[in-house]
Amino acid sequence: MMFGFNNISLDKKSRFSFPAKYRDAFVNSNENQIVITKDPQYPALKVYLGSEWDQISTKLSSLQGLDPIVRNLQWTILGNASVCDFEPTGRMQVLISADLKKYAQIEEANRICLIGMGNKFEIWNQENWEQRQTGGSLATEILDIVLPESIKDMSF
Amino acid sequence: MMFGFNNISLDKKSRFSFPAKYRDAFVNSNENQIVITKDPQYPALKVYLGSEWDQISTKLSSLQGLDPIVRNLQWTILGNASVCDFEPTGRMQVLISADLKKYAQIEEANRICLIGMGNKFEIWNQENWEQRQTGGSLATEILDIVLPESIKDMSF
DNA sequence: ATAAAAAAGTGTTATAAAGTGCGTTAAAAG
DNA sequence: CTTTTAACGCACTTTATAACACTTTTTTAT
Repeated sequence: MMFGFNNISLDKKSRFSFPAKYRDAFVNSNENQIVITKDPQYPALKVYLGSEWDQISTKLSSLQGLDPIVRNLQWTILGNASVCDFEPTGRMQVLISADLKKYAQIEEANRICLIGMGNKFEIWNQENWEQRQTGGSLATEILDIVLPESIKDMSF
Repeated sequence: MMFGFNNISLDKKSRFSFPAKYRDAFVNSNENQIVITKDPQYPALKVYLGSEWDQISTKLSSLQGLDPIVRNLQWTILGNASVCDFEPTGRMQVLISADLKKYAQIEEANRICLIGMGNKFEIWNQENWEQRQTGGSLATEILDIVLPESIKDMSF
């Protein structure tokens, strides 16, 4: 499990390295792939371990795509996934594509926030993250849609 | 179980040691990790034993993140957790990250209040703690929201 | 279609900052 | 007075990052 907040830098080629504190977790779970994709609700990115991604993507792609909510989640999550080879014993470096950078509004900045959420990470532009965290108690936009049963038990 | 009030110091690198009176409790429960994270309601920190944290984090990270209230709690609690290796037979030292210090408003001071709450601790800036104990009000956000069923039975 | 040029991606090294470990001093408790 | 505990200081280790060189891919012009 990987937790915690990290303010880290992107190099000129838009790469970042995972903080060393997560190395054991990666090595123990034998990961050799990392998947970055869009967050379906916010201008942020989701980072999954390869094994976790296999489960999520298998489940999500098997759902009935005629449901527009499901279809949208499939587009966003599956359709933007970037699979990166990953060496847990090495430098643990990962490249963020131009598209994903744009989506998370980290185009010009060279700093990102990497948030460990247990079985996944989120990547945020620093200003967006701070605004969201300090922007009043739990004043967030409400999901004004009713989730289909099929995804109620999934956590992305 | 760990109880009581302690006023203790941070060293130059922002580390503190647990008072010796808690040693037996740590040794007996065989803890080798301590987790510090944000309190979701007040400018204070929560300190969990590793075993306690495993339960809380597993439950919380499995909840449906498309619910914005759940997502916010995940951000606050999971996304700010700092997992520290911990030797109950040694110096029992733990580092507080710059981010957490800032959140609890203990940036410049080198003294903190460590409050034993049974199965967890709280860490407060001294002024905030005193103000709160003497009935003063802190300008913090209140959880004036309706909690989803999924987290009603959780205690953080 | 091919070659040249530009851009994008990969890998290595050096250095400053952050984190860790441990001995010593000062203070408190028995 | 003796023993235990907390605080401080210092040296060492690890980590993050920027700079640089090299390779591969894509674009452009002929």
